[in-house]
Amino acid sequence: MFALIDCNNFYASCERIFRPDLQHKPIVVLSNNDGCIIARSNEAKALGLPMGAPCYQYKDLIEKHNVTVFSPNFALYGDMSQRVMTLLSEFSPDIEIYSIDEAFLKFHGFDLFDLQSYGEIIQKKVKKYTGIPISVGIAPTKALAKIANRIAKKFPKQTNSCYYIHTEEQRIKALKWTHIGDVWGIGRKHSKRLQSIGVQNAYDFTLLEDCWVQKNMSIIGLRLKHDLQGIPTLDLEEIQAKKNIATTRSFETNYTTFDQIKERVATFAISCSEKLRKQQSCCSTLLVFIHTNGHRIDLPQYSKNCIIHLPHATNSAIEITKFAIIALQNIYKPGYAYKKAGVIVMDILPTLTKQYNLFEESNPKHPAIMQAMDTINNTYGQHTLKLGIQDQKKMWKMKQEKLSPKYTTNIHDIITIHC
DNA sequence: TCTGGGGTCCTAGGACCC
DNA sequence: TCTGGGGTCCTAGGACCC
Repeated sequence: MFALIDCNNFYASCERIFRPDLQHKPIVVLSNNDGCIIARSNEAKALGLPMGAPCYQYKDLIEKHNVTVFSPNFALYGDMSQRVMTLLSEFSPDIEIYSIDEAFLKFHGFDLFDLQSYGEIIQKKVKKYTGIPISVGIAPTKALAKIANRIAKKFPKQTNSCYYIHTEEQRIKALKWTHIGDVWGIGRKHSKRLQSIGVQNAYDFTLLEDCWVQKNMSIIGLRLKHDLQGIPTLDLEEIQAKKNIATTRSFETNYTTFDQIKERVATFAISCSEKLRKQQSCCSTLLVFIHTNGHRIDLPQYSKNCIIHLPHATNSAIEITKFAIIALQNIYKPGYAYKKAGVIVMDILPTLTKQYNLFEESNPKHPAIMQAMDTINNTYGQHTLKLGIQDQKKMWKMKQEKLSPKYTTNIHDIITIHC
């Protein structure tokens, strides 16, 4: 049996833990630069605030219903996620952390357990220890556990936030209840296509011919079909080193000068190098892109990227930044109002198996410098030690008007209780 | 005025090798 | 009239996830 544990309205729930005055009140969390709505409490969903909608378009609705708005606080969400995952890992030795707010557990050898009550215990413990409400779905396969989880989330009272699919009748009923577009792995395109041939729900999908599914939805679709039929096809997956790493941001305002963008690109490159070192990898290729604001059709548009193959694999902030700036020089054109830039590092390989170049050697001092930088920044906080090319005066900032304190990761932000 | 930021996998077709 | 047989690698595009 597999369980899928999913935190309810995760970012919104994280914010509310430290604001008990907001219980049962509508709250939303925005994306970077306070752009779009990316998380909503149930009350906010009920008001009709859509996922992904630009916040300014719903200003009136937000004010009218006194919706509390938060800028994203990823330090808080990341830390809360770790706490939840640590608790979950106590319930099974086999865990796959699927995303910041979801994890699969595998129950192998749990034959004597009453998994319904076990799931309810998980739910209660996570709620009690972290304050985060979760839903638990348990079923013989991962795809079915996803569906069970939806049911638990939809009917928290009837299910005690835990739904367990263990009979054939339950499986079929659950599949018939699940609209085809809500199935894990079926996106917009496939959903539309399937509906056009009369597939309305997940059960209809499992009745299709294998060869049709494989031909039209590739092997991925076929695996999903089998998993939904109750044949375990998808197993827990190991945490793997990332194959691509990106740092990209929109700017708060339009940037026009090369130097403004150069500082941003350098900072993004350094961020990529930090992520590489964290997973003990090097990259051999990098991509830099810049573009203007695609929503402003009244302004001249420009969008370009540049890919550079590095002379040798590296994770040195100094080297990656150097090449990122060269890439930017290749694509920057004056006269445009730039809104976004990004750095993506690719062709990633483990530092230990790095292949050296016979003629072009990397600077032997860099690994030690990077290690020193990482140690200092991990101890005294991000951006304590920067490269000279980065913004020293903190001129650059993201729009974050509604940022909550870093309650759990910064000692100065620790919660105060008035007795 | 304002519109996010990450990731993964699969397939077909072209270019190339012997 | 007829024109072999077996591979690999790379890329772009399409689909999906949170």
